[in-house]
Amino acid sequence: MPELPEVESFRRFLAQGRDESPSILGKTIQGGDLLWERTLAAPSPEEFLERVRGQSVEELGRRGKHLLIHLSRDTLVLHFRMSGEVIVEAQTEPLGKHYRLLLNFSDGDRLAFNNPRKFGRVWLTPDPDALLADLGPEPLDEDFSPQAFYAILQNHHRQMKYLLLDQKTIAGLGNIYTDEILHLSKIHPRTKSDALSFEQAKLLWENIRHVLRTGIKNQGTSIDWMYRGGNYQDLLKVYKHTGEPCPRCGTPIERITVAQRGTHYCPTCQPL
DNA sequence: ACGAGCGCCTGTCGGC
DNA sequence: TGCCGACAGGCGCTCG
Repeated sequence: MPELPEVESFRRFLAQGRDESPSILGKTIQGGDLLWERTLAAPSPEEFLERVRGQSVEELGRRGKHLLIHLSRDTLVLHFRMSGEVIVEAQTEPLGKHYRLLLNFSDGDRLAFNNPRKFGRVWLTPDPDALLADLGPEPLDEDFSPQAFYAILQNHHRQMKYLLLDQKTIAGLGNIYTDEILHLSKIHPRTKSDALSFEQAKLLWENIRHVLRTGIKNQGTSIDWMYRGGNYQDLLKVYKHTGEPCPRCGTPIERITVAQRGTHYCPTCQPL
């Protein structure tokens, strides 16, 4: 599930708290529970539990779809892949069915990594920049310019859907937002990247930022049971709207497969 | 360089 | 009601 807007929402929940859940800033980790071993990418479970103990939460960050929990000495890097969220609650609460990793704080609260499909991964590392070095530019950064984006498009001869989903090209976009961005930009998902003009690239650049910012404002997208709390699903124009009229021209939205992913687009607004 | 196929997992939904 | 296949927000790997 979580793409950039959902992960950014998680970051803000952890930093600011929400509803009954408090902020985790300043809390000290007393211990951890690894409930699904493969969740921990590095280091070993023994080293992880030993090293994480006694560290406190200093800052919360995000890079692409990765949630960064900066501790006293190390950084916890969380990636959810296809499902999940983080939950802050008292340690006396019953364990959720899909909890994979728990961090128990000294004040009695805990942070749970909830990840139904078990694809998610967690790293504990002193050097998160090295871990995330292969990621492409952060789309909402100030130094991500239309010129830089156009240069990326010109440097490849790839179908646009592939390129936008590739985290090495640009970080944070997933299947939902990519479909919405391409529809808004009137670009067919199979359009080759180097066929776009600078004007098209600039429009696409604007729409990437607009869609992501609107997603964040709405605390992300909640399509099914995996994550509740977002509202962007009400603003989707093509994703999961197969057969419904395009809000711009009325043509039924079509679903095809591109990059092994369900891809929704308007055959009239987004000609190849 | 590019893209197809597959594995990893749990769950929902629709058709029969 | 139950069974079965298709599908789901991601990504690393192999192979052509």
